[in-house]
Amino acid sequence: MFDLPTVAPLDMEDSWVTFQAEGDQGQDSFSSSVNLDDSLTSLQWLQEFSILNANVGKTPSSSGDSHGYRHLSGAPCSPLAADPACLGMPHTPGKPISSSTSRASHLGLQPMEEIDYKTNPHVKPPYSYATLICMAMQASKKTKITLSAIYKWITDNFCYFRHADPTWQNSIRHNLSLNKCFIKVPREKDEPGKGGFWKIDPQYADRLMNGAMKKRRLPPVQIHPAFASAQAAASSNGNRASAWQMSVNSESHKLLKEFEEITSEQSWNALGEHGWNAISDGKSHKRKQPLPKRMFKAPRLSSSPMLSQEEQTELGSLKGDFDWEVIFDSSINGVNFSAFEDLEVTPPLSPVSRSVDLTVHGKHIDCPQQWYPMGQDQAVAQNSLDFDETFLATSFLQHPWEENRNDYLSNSANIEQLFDLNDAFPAELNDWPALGSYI
DNA sequence: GCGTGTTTAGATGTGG
DNA sequence: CCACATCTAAACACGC
Repeated sequence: MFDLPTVAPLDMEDSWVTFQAEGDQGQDSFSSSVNLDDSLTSLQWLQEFSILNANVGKTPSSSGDSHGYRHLSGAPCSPLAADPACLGMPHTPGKPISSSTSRASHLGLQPMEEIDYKTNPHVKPPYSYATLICMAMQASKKTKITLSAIYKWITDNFCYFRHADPTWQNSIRHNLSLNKCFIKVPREKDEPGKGGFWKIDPQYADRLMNGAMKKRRLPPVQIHPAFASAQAAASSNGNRASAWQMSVNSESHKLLKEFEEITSEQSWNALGEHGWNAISDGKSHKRKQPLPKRMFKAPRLSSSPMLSQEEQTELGSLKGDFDWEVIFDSSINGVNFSAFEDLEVTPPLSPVSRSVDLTVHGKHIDCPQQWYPMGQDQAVAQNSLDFDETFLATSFLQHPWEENRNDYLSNSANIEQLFDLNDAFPAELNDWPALGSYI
């Protein structure tokens, strides 16, 4: 579904996040199984999911990733510190980065290379703004988030935006205002600071989880023009692979893109106007990724003087980055998954793991039966859990976040690594469309 | 002045 | 070609 940004928190060098597919030996818990093409819909990725928190070697990107396992990003604490552009240094060819393989072969890109969006200022993340906003919201671990915090998270986790023309912020605001899935929460009168807060409308969050899409847009990659020429030169010199770290884990990409698709502005709007079918019918559209007209106009710093102390605190929590674990937590804690009954469940394309080896923080979690689609006759209305407080809502935004956990992995797994399922999937799943404009 | 928020208009890429 | 999704740009208002 998605391209996963390297949003690893600060001290994760010792942590490894891996996925394990247990093969198809497990119980046939999935009544009708799942279409791999509907990763999120089916949540098959959940089944594939296993987080191993082990103190494995600190060597970033050790070649040990040959199994598709990947260490967490070795990103420095300060994104800026890791920012080659900020340092006036060229992007280090061959620099170890976090993800793994790819569908980049379509572009003649070398597999096993990848884009570290957190440190790579050259490539625009293939996520819609809505997706970025959602990610920021999720990472905030709060039910609401300020605009500046959204900016902050994005710039912290996507190097591209630190150097891009700040007009992207306009787009963010535009998206917040226009996208129905985002709700403005006015600031209390006694609350200092500018502007209000934003949150995801649980109604849409519900539907997000209820109906995933059948198709997903392809993830074009946009390259900063300022780097394009250099890249082109590198490519022509046969140095393409090293100069352009361009590998995207196929499955993780699918997952993230799927998420992106559901959170897409138009999809949400369609939902609001036409109900869930709008998404179910979902047409797939590829998002254009026009090249920015300007570049380096106004690099943004991570800290905004506009932020109140509270906001700074909030931003501090954003360091936790994208946290998918809460989704699993919520699931485990009894979130009614019958919502997924609405999903169109189709046979899997491959017999990959039916049993789930879900290990988080070193503890193994048996995927509860209710994770799987329930009986077909379960009325949606019967999902008495007030689907305004749905799976996504609760886990994604309103989950009682564990604030004081020390281990970063629990709080902020690098989603790029979280979804590194590459080797767990058949080859054709890695056969992703072209990443988009590659110069 | 600046950040925030809303709104409008247009461009662009893709699928049907 | 058209509809759609997404992005970009800009104008404007508001409040601190």
